[in-house]
Amino acid sequence: MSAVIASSATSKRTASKEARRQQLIQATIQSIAKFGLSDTTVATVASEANLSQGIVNLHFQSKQGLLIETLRSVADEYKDAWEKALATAGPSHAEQLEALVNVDFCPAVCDRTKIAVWFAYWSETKSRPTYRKLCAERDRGYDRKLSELVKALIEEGKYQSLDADSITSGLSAMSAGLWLDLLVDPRGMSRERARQTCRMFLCQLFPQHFTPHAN
Amino acid sequence: MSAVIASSATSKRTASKEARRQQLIQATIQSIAKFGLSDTTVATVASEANLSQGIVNLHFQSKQGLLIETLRSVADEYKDAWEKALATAGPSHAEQLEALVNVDFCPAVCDRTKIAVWFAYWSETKSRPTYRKLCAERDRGYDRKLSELVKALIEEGKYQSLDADSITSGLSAMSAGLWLDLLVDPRGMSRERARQTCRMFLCQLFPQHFTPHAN
DNA sequence: CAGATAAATGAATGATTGTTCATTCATTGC
DNA sequence: GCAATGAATGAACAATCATTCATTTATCTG
Repeated sequence: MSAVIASSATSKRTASKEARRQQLIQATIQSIAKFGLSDTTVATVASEANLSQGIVNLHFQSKQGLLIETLRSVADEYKDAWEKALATAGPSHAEQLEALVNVDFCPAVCDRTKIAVWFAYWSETKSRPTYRKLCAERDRGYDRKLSELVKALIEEGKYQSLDADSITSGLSAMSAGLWLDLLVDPRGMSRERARQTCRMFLCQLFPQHFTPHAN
Repeated sequence: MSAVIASSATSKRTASKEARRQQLIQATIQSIAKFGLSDTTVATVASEANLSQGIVNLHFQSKQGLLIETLRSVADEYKDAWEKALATAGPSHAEQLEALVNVDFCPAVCDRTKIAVWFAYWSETKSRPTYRKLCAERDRGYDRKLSELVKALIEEGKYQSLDADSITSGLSAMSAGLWLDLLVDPRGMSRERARQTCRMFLCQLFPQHFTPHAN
C-alpha cells in the first residue's frame, strides 16, 4: 500500500509525513531482526533509517509509540496478504483453504526479518496488553476463516471422524511452529519445505481434496 | 534436580552458593514472564528473589551471564523431562512416541511462565549466537529421537505413503505452535486441548498404532 | 567466645538510552 | 527572490540501569 510512497522518498526533508513514518517502521523491523527487541534503541532505529536521533519522537510521540505502530503495520500487512490471497484463489473450499495456508509461506509474509518481529512481540504479550490485543486481532480473522473452510471440507467430504476445532488449531499451530524453525534454524528449514509439511497434513486429513505433489 | 536445594533455603545468608544461583534463575524466569525480557533488569530479578541489587554480579559475573544460565537451566530441565519420560514409558515405538509428544504438555514443562522464557530467547536467537546454540542443542536431541520413532512406526505399520521428515517437522512445529497459543491466548487453549490436538494428528497418520480417545 | 571467613547489602558510579529543544535547512506561496 | 512554514538535526538533559565496592552480617573454627 504505502510502500510505494516510502521507497521513492528517501531523499531528506522531502518525504511526506506518512512516508517518514513508514520509513521509520521499516527501520524498526530491521533493527529488531538485527539486534533483537531488547537491544533495539532509538539510536539503532535512526541509524537503520539514516536519520537523526530526534526523528522518532517527532513522528511518534515516544519509542513505545513507534514499537506499537510497527506491530500494527506488520499485522495489517499480514491481514491484507491473506485477504488478497483468498480473493485471488479459486472458488472451491479446497482451493480457498490451500491459498490461506500458503500465504504463511509466501515470500512477502514469510520473511525472516518479519518473523523475527512477530516472535519478538509474541514473547512479550504476557506483559504488554497492547501487544496481545494487536496479535489477537491478527489471529481472530485468520482462524475464523480457517475454521470455516475446515468445517466446509469436512461436510463436503463426509470425513465424519474429523474434529474441526482440533484441525484448525493444529494447522495454525503448525504454521507458527514452522515459522519458528525458519527463524531459529534457517538452514534446516525452508519456506518450500515448510509449505510441503503443511500440505502433507492436508493430504492426510482430506485425501479426497488434496493429493500429494499437486501444485 | 537442584530445585530441592533451592526451595528449602530461602532464609538469608544460609543458602549455599548453588542454591542462591538457582534462586536467582527462578527469579529471572518469573521476571521474564511478568515484565518481558526487554524490561527485565537486575533490579526486577533481585526484587523477585527478595534480595539486593548487587547479588546478581556476585553469583554470575554479569546480567548477561545470568540470562545465559537461565536459558541453560530451562533447556536442561526440558531435556531431563523427556529423557525421563522415555525411560518410564512402555517399550513399544508407539508408546515411546506418545510419551515424547506428551512431555510437551505435562505441567512441569508446559508452564506458561517457562513458555514465556522459551519464546523470549527464541525471538533473539537471530542476534545472539549463544542463545541459538543453547536452543539448537535442545532441539537436536529431541528431534533426533522423534525422527527415529516416526521412522520406526512407518516401517512397522507399512505406511508407505508417509514421509518421515515431514511428519517429524510437522509434529514438533505443532507442539511449538500450541505453546504459542498457550502463551498468547491461554483462555482459548489449554494443555489438555493441545495434547489432544497432537494426538489427533498421530491418529490420522498412524491409525494402526493410535486410536481416538485412548488414554 | 573471639577471630576468621564468606555472603549479602545498598549506596555510589559510570555508561547507556529516551526525550527535549534551540537551531538549521529545504520547500512553498506571495 | 523573499519571507514563512515546518521538517530534520544533534547536542544537551534527565532517567534508567548494570556494575562496583566499602561495609554489615551471619556462619564457621579453634
